Amino acid sequence: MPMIEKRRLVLITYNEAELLDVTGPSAVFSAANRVTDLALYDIVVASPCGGVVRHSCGIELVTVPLASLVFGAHDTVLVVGADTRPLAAAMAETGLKSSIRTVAQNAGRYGSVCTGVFILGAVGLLDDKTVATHWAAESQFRRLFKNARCDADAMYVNEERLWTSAGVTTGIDMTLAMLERDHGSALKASVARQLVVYSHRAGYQSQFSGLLIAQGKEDARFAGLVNWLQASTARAISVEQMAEHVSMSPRSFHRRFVKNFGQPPAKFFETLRLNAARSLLGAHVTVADAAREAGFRSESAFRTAFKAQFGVTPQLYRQSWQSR
DNA sequence: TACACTGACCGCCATA
DNA sequence: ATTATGGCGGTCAGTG
Repeated sequence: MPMIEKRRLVLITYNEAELLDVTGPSAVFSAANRVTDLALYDIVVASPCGGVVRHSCGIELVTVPLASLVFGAHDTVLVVGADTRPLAAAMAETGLKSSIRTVAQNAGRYGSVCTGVFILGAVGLLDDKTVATHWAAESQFRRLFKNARCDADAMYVNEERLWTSAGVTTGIDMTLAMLERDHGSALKASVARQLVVYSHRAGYQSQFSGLLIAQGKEDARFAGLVNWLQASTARAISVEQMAEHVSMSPRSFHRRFVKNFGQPPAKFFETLRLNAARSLLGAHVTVADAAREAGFRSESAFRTAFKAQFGVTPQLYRQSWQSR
C-alpha cells in the first residue's frame, strides 16, 4: 500500500458570499473521499475573522480564521464569489487581502470560483495572468484589471498554480480537473459519475448533463443542433451530417463547434449517447439493448466507451441500480 | 497478429 | 493588416 499524500481544500468565504461556490468544490473532494474510502482531502472553510459567516441565501457557516492557517504545497485554496455589493466589500478588506497574498505565495494551488476572481485581482495577483470569468462580469473585469487577460470561452483556466473558474457549476468542472491531476482520470470519472447520480435523483439531470451543453452561448444554430442530436442518440450521425444540419462547411463547423463546446463534435455526440445509455441502464434495460438504443454498432464498442466515460462497466452500473 | 479501410481530428495555407 | 473561411492531407483510433 503506497503512502497516501493527504491534501487540503481551503475555501475562503466572507459575509454574504455565494454558498454554492463553497459547496460545489467541497462536494467534489468529499465525493473523492467517499468513493475511495480514503481520507484524501480535508476540507476547511475559512473567513477573515473566523466564526459564523452568513451567506447570501441566509445560511450560516462556521468558519476558521484565515490567519490561523499555515499554507503549503498540499493546499488548494479557493476564494469564492459573491454578488456585487458583498464582493466590493470583500475587495476592500485589507486583512483578507493580505491573507490571500500569503496564500498565493505558499499554497500549491490557489484560485477562485466565479466572481471570486475579482478579489484575486484586487490583491494584485492577476497581472499578466489569464483567467476565466463569468460572462456577465467580463466587461467589468476587463475595466478593473487591465493587466489581466480573460478567456471568455473557457469554463476554467489553469496557469501554473493559479486556477480560476467562470461560474458556479464550472467550479465543479475545475475541481474535477484538479482531482484528475492529483489522482488520475479513473477517480475523476467515478466522482463525476457519483455527482451525476445524485443530481439525477434530485431531478436535475438535464442541467447536469447539460454542463457541457450550457457552455454554448451565442449560436442559436448550435442549440438547434444539440436538440437534434439529443433526440437522435440511437442513430449514427456523422460530423459531416451535423455540419450540413447547421449549413456550415465541415471544416468551419468543426472549428466553431470546438470553440463553443470545448470539445470536438463526435466526442460531444458520443457523450450524449453514453448519457442516454446510462439512463436506460438505470431503468433496467439490458446492456445489449442500451448499446443499440444509444447508437453503438457493437456491444463491445459500447462497453469500452462506457467504461472510459464513467469508470465502471455497463453491467456493473446496471446492477448497482437494480439493487436499489 | 497482420492488414486495409474508414471517419474524425486538426495543422496548414490559400483565399475572401 | 487582421480575421474568418474552407479545402487538403497527414495522423490516429477504431473496425471488420
